[in-house]
Amino acid sequence: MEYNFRDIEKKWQNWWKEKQTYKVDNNSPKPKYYVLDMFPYPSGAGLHVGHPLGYIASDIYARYKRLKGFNVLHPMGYDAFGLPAEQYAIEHGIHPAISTAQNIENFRKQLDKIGFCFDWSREVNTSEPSYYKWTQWIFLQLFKSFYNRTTKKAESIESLVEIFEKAGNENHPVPNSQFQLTENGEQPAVSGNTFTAEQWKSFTEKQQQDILMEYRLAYCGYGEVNWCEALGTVLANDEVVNGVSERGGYPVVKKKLRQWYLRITEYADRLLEGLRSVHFSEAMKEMQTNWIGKSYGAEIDFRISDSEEKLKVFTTRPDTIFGVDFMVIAPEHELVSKITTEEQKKEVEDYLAWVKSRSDRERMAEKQVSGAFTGAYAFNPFDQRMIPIYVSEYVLIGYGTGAIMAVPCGDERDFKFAKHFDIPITNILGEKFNGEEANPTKDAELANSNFLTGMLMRDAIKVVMEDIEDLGYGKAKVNYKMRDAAFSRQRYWGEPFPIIWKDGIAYPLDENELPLELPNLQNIKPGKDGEGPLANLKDWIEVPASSVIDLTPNPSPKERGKNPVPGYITNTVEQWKILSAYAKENRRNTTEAEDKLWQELRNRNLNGCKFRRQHPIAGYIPDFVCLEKKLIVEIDGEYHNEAEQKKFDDARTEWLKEHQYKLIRFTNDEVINHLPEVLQKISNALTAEDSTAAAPSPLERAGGEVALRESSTMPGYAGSSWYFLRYMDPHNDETFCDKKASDYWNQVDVYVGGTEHAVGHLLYSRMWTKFLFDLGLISFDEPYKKLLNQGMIQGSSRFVYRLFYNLNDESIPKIDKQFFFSFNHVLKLESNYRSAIQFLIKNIAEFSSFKEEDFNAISFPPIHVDVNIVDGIELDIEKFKQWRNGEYANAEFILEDGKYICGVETEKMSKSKFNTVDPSDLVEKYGADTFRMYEMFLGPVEQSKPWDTKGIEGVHRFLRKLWRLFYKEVATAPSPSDNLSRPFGRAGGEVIITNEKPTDAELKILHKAIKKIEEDTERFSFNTAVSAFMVCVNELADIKCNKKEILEPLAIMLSSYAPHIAEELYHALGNEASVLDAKYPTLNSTYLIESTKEYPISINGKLRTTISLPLDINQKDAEEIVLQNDVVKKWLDGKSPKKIIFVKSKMVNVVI
RNA sequence: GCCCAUGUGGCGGAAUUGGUAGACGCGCCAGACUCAAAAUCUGGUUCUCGCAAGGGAGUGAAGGUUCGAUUCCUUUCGUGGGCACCA
Repeated sequence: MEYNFRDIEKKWQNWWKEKQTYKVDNNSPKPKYYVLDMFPYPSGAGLHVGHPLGYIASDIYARYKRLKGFNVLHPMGYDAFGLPAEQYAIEHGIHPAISTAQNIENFRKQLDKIGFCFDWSREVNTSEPSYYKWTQWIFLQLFKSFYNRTTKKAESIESLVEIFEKAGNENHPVPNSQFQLTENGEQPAVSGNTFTAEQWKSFTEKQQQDILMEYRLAYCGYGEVNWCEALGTVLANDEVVNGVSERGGYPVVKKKLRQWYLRITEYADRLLEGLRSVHFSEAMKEMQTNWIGKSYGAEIDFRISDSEEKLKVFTTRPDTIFGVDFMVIAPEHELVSKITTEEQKKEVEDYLAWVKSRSDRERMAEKQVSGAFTGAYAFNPFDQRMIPIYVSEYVLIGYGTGAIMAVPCGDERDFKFAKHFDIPITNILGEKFNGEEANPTKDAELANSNFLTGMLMRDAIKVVMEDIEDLGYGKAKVNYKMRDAAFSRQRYWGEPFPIIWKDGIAYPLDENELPLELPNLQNIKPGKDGEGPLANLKDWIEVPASSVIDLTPNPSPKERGKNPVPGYITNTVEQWKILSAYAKENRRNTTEAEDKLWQELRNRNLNGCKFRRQHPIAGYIPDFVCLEKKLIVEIDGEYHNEAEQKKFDDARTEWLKEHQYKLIRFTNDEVINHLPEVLQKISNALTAEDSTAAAPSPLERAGGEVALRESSTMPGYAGSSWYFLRYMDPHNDETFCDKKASDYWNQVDVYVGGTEHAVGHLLYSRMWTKFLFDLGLISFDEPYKKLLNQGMIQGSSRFVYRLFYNLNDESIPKIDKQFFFSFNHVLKLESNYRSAIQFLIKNIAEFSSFKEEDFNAISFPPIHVDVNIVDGIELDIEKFKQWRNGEYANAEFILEDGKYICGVETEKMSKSKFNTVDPSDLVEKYGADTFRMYEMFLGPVEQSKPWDTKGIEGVHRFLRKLWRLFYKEVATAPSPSDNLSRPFGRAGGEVIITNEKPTDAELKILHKAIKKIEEDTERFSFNTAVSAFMVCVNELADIKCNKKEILEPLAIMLSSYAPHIAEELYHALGNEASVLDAKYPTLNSTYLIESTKEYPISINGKLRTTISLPLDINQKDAEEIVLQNDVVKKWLDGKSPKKIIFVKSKMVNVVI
């Protein structure tokens, strides 16, 4: 029987689906294992062969762990919010929701063909309200929290308010030292940003809120963005080229805009520490460490000439203080305008204008020194030396204080700057400085350094640091290069912020109003003044001011302890947790009446309205609530009769009325005995609510006082910062992830994805995890135990070369044909203009009438050609003529050896370069199993490599060879190059497996494979594991082994790599159950024990011969045998060896 | 400019801890089967000198450590990727 992969793969994929083989349960006696892929952004271009690389790797590992007896979670989903969908919408008028859904469908189809073991019942999609409800919820928790530096964890803003009320902010300074609380935007309200409890209480609400904003972990501030006036929008660095927009070439300037941020800097230390406990590659840890960039140094204040201002600099090398020859401040530094002298004004302004036109990228890659002298001087605090102050773009406003003290003899860039501006250089390094280049050493003895002279720099750091603090010149400081993460985008296709602005104060939405759904916006265009597109939606963006919830309810301390408090929103996580737990408890202990009514209300059964049962709202838990219609249904149980309960109920009714909630009550008896009437009443109430739509709008009701929703949306990384938790409990409507579920699945054991997320997604999700851990919502503070970075698969582009020429006499018509020259012709002709022309005249009939002098230009520009119509490097000429709707139908080819050879180049895989390969095509042609194994066989997963389809035949051959160990060969085996659908017969198929006892030799082959494949799989060396499979099958085929005892373990091992064929073969061996649930074969190393080894014998480290020696031989006996060897004797030539190195079970080296 | 990775046959790659460089696969060459092709099978395949036996060279380059280096160290060149010029 032939290996008919198409039928086999279809058959088992359906079988697995029917049996729900991949469904994973949160309850299992088995140990858990969590294998996670970085979920894809569903782009319109679909999958190319680079995408599945990591998925195949993780799939193999997940299946392997399952065979090893683990309960394996291996989910998949979509990171569906993002810019491309929005741009596509702008260009094609197709709503992002629609194009995203289409792309997802397409991705899913492609993924399904490869046979992954994803549990699709756990699929998440970040753009679905049921998902981003919890993204918004976590954002609100960040908003409602601050980082307590004393306890080193996030705590509620309320507890911060308590602290302020008791002791001001003495022990909790404002995290951002630049912040100044101002009175009416002018004078500082408090000096030094510290305030007492009394002062705190005296502040207005606005002032209090401004201060709290400076502490919140999600906060609003101002940040510079690339602003393009013509497009009316903010651009990413990528979209700015040479100071103008990539699209349209419009000018781009820096503009300050209100932005949301995550205070990730507060977590800097813990993010660093956490790296010690995780298994990331050293390179990855280094990248993250460098990004966080912790450094110890001093912040030093310099007096400035003719100014009250002080120039604050940060330096890690205070020991070089006497080598400071000039100061440099960033162009954006606020002091620039204040200290620049009249004479220097023009020069500085010109320089600033020039800098403003330059993109961040340009500033980064610039090697040229540039800058301007401000005319001002600073004074060295120790010896009062005058130091000129320059402004230059090489100093960045965002790092440190945005100003540096320049020490040219010790710093490369400072040195170049000094040379460029002819600033005299003070040598504080003595002989260690040669005047030619800077020397950044810490090991020189200081010279020319006043009281430090003669001291080792390393030691001087501490001494100066102490002096600086003692003398009040500055203070020791830990600085981080990392900055807070910008968390808002002025775009449409993202999560809306659950924030309402009123009087300049940001109010969080009531958590019960989540999700705040993204409104449907057909025409996506930027809002005015740099706002996002949502700002155009007046109906949505404007809300009645009265709907804003009270931020600082200031309940008395007595009240604060009690929960739930009527009329009071669940402002803290603790409260929410209590309520949630309580609600769950209620759901468990329902009354008969409640159950009966619930059966009628659930599932949008009544009027299509969604009811929730025991859903916490407004600090208590109603029996049923329909949030959209603001209708509450209560069934009175006996306990409601108590007086106190009555009082409580009244208070809550009051709150609900205020918030336009409607409440209907029924008795148990009504529900149980008169259900139809009850339902009718509820239905009436629901529709009555509808009729109020014609009544005054909420805005009008509010008397026209308006508050505004936040118009920005969250960035792409919001949804991806916590998705690994959602997979654990994807359908939970009560919480983002039940603690029980996260306790069971715990950390991701293996996380597979590309390095491009090294400092973005990975840092953010680590921070969110730490935050959720602080709140006690999960029990681990690092999300990923082990990270496996897959390399990028590059495209291998193919080129054809089309003749281009110009004639001196333009009136002569050109030949109306396109000539394509094979690669080696181009190589030869391109470099030699004359021989190229001669070639044309001599070899191409159409040019035979031309003369050499007629030409004035000739070239062979390369054109990307679809790699799929090139066989290796040979162009399929017929397919080429049909390509692109026959654009090259009349092409003429100048061949070499009868072939058209294409040019080759390795570049990024991209549709526009026609170098993408669709995995579905390969699956169709060779089968999923071949494709999976080939992707793995290509090389180490971690390594980037160009794609080349050529070798796939070899893997396919391997699977067929394996097949022939099970089935009798037939002559009519289909070939992969038959990519047609001719009917596959099953005639002549015959299983040839025997139950004979295997020989030791056969067992050795098997156990060698078990050892190697298990070790390789365990260390993610999939390419060598595939090769071990090949070796094993080659050896078994050589000795014609068809024994079940050998082949069955082999099939089980293979099932993680090539699941379809393995399942088929496993069943052919007589098994009924799925191979997925088989037990991984156990290594029995007694089959591998050898008694002798072929020792390599080297003379002076150079291999000369090998000798077979017993493995347990000692050095003395070995030496004797070796010296008797003819080859060794020959090299010794009668002399005795100087030394003999004997490494047991490795080698022997004779030194002469 | 800075950071990270990487460099081995015609090609993808292997060599896990300093111990036989080139496993496995592609490609290529020769042969078997075939009218022929495909498929399959067998043998060969780092370069170089040599009829052979057997030498020599060889992991980007140059040095170093070592009995022994693809592996460790220094310098250097090329390629790929990232970036917020990180004081």
